Amino acid sequence: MTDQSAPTTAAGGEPATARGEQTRQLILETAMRMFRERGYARTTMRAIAQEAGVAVGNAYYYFGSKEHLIQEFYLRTQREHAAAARPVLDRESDFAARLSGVLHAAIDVLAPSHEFAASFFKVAAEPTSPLSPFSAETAAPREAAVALFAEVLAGSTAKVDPELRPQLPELLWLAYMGTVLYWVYDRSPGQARTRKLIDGAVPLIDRLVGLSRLRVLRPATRQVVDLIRTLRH
Amino acid sequence: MTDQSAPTTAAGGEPATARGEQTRQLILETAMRMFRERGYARTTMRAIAQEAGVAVGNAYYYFGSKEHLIQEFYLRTQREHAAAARPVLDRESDFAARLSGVLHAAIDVLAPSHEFAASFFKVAAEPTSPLSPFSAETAAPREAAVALFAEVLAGSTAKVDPELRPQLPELLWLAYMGTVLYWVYDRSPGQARTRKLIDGAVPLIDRLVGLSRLRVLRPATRQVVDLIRTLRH
DNA sequence: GGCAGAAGTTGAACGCGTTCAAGATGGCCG
DNA sequence: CGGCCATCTTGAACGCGTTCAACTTCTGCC
Repeated sequence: MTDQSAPTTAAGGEPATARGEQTRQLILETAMRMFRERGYARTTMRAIAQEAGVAVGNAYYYFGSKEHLIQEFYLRTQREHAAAARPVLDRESDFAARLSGVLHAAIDVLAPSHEFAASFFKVAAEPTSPLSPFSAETAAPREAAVALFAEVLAGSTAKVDPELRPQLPELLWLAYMGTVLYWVYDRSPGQARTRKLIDGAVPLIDRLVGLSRLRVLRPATRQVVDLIRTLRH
Repeated sequence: MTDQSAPTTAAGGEPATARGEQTRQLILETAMRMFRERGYARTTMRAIAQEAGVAVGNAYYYFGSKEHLIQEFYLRTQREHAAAARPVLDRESDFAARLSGVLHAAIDVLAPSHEFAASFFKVAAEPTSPLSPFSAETAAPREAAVALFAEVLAGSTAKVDPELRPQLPELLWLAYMGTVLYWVYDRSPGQARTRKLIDGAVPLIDRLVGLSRLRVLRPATRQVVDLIRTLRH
């Protein structure tokens, strides 16, 4: 009874006609605007539908759930982030400057959605949710983000332990996730604390990465690399 | 209109009579059992009330929301964890052994609730939620947990950089939070990966803590300490 | 043009967490 | 004993996310 390879029309899939695409976009824009204005929890599906001038069920034709509307936010943010990071990556060659630029760019992009992102985060945090940053469904944006950090490293003049180097992009992505986590919880005005976290953590990461080749630290470096390998299967 | 210092009777507060206490316990036991049996999402408040033989509203008299029932789970787990860690703390004096023992004890205690803990985690993750591990309402169990890691350090023979030492318990607690985070997402049978994470990370932490006094690492150590101080205000 | 079927659309209905006005209980004091 | 009041209990009702059978619109084909 379960549709295993069903050629289902939509609900997560893309619309097949121009009309569908238009409706989908309309609902999406309306939802995003309302999320930003009133927050996620206080924006009801009924309100979104009414504002967009469609029936409630129609929204569910294009988006499997209210949470799936957030998925779209996730994708957009990722694209915006990559774009915002571009100038820095084209200009700088110093590892710390590149990393700092990319992290600050992320917060720049996220800034207008801080309040809304909090509720969004709750949803993403559930491991069983398809929106989890570690889930299969979010693989595309996640890999794009990891690629961004691979570029941070590749375009830099940093000298890195050769064993650590291939693992570093994912570690940097993890640090990025940590930064976002901190940002979500950051209640300071303008999320100034997060800026301080970045400014403090980047030189530290920079130094540790540089030290990773040191004789005394090689065992520790190797330990880190082995641990990552073990956990990845 | 808002009750700012209201001497409200309950809904988060303690019952005032023996009868109340009894009802509260009954609801709590029923809820915990059902959460473990069916999971959080599929256990409805109506079902809890019916099983406990009370009205729905009665449950809300003692617990502000379905989420508040989880708060209780949080408290119990913390108590169990402290108890489970006791033997190790009384026996071992080696830092790595103590840390490993305390972390494994935590997973031991959490193990039976893995599925349920996932949904619980979703709730705890929301920054605005009173159940967030960083919120004021959870200060008591959090401080108890930090105290546990202070004891891990205090009772050990580890030599630590004197500047780092006072910050270390909270850092260890953070590592513990990270471990729990990993555990929540861990889908491997019996959460074996989390065990590997602990077994891999503990020697690493042990080594880094030991190295923190080294000449070459002092600047990095100081950087870490400064960063923590900055972020704490 | 007509028609089959895919694509898109509708809104009433379901079960959920939560609220609250109303009622029941029980201990304390005159 | 009688009445008062804090405490406790009730369950109908509300708004929410979500579902789905029925309906309409559009496209390709003869």
